[in-house]
Amino acid sequence: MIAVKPRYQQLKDLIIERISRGELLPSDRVPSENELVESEKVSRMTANRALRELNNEGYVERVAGRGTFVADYRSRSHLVEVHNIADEIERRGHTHSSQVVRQSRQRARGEVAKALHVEQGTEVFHLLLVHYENGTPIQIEDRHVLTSFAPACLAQDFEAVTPSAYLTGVAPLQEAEQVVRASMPNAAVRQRLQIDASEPCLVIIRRTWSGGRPVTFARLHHPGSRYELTGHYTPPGTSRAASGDVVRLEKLSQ
Amino acid sequence: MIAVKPRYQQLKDLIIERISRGELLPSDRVPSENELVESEKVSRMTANRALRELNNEGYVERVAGRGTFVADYRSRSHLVEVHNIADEIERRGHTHSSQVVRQSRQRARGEVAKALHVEQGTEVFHLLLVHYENGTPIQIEDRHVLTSFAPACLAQDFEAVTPSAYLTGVAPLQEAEQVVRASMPNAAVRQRLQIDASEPCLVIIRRTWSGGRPVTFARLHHPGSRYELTGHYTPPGTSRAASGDVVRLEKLSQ
DNA sequence: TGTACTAGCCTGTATATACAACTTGATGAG
DNA sequence: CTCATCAAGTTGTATATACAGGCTAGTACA
Repeated sequence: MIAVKPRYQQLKDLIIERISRGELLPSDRVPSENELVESEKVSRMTANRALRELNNEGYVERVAGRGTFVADYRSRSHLVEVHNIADEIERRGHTHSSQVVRQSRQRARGEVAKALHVEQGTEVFHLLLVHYENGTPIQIEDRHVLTSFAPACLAQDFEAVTPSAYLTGVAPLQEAEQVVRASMPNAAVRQRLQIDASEPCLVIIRRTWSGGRPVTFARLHHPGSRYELTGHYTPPGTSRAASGDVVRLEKLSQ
Repeated sequence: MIAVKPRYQQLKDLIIERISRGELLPSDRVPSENELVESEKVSRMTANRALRELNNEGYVERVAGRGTFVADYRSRSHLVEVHNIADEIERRGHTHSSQVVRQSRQRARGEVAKALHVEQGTEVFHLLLVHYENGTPIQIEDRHVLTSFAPACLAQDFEAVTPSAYLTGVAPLQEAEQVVRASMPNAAVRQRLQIDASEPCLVIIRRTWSGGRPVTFARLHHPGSRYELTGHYTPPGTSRAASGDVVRLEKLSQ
């Protein structure tokens, strides 16, 4: 890997760098092609390629006649598949509410320390909240956040703004890893989700990276009867737009 | 949408068209940039852009010095997230086996007819098989396939080649929709998966499109204690390769 | 004051050209 | 026969140039 990177890639890296260090914020104007030609001593075509690819990858938005602008974290969020439960619920036309059960500092132990790449005993934030859809519990969010990533975490009102929305606002989340499981909940979880002992949970365990290191680790418990994960995959490059074609699946008999 | 498409997009469409009608098969050679310059009367740079973008989108693979080749469906499969359970198991270094429970024609009713966009009572193939990892049941595959899509479906030995592998070989699967649920299985499922009455299942319901219409509809049941879905999301353009960094998550106490 | 227009910037596309690096097959020397 | 070399084709990158079309601000005109 001694090989020198191509010029257009250097330009892309330069701009991604500025975005992730917060120097360029969403909707900020990115240097235009001609400005890059001047400042970086490249031809307009290579500046064009750099910006065009950043556009395809969701980092920036381009408007002919106006310029190139840093994309909203929100519009990029599908890349990292960070679902904000409040958005999901509102998209269904329902009302979201949440209740903070715990919001404290805590020493990271075992699995949490390992997941966040910190020493055992390091202080991290611990959030525990329950999300409701039309008043019915739909998710328990058990989240640990790196103290250095979001120092203002304790002062935040997470019943007004979900942790997910708050964290994507602090800095762009660049990478995510998730595991989905079906398992039987313990009594505490059952009580908070108001489900009986025969109902399983859909559990999502998610780690999210920012600036090259894991910054948050979340366990999300959902009642199996009231929540499902859906996904629709279209290969890029096909302007299919068959979304209207999607059939709403019924409850399964099985 | 009266606007004429740009030239490079026309080239891309042309090649995608040839691939999806089976005229160009995986590992076949795609016309080189210079050949496109001749046959399509474009400059090399626009031919280059078309092929480069098809490469980024996973349709073709390019090798400097050799040429451009149609990508394997397999290497494109991550796009549609069509997981082949046999591949998954072998990647873990375990041995996969499967047992065909049913392989028949059937009249599509209710949910199946609706999911496949066919009239009630239309004949479709029905496959029911159990997949084993090192001899332990790990998945029940309950799949319906459009008769017209894979006419040779009944003659196939699905204990040798999984339905998923067979179907991606028949034609490229271009779009997929999936729903993931946690639910308690009925007695028949429990017996086939060799689990007791207290264990939930991770259920995946998946529809896959080819040539613009749904061609197969599958219900996949997994024992909650022996199967989990994992995903890792990296925004494109970042050559991060932090995969080695991934921590193996332990069993959850909760 | 208000409106129409235009200059200037921006992106989007297309072409011609050039050179580097890689692969393959043919050619020729030993 | 074997090995080295080379030529031709391929992708990858970079530049200079050109024109079309969108957007905006400022200017000129009524």
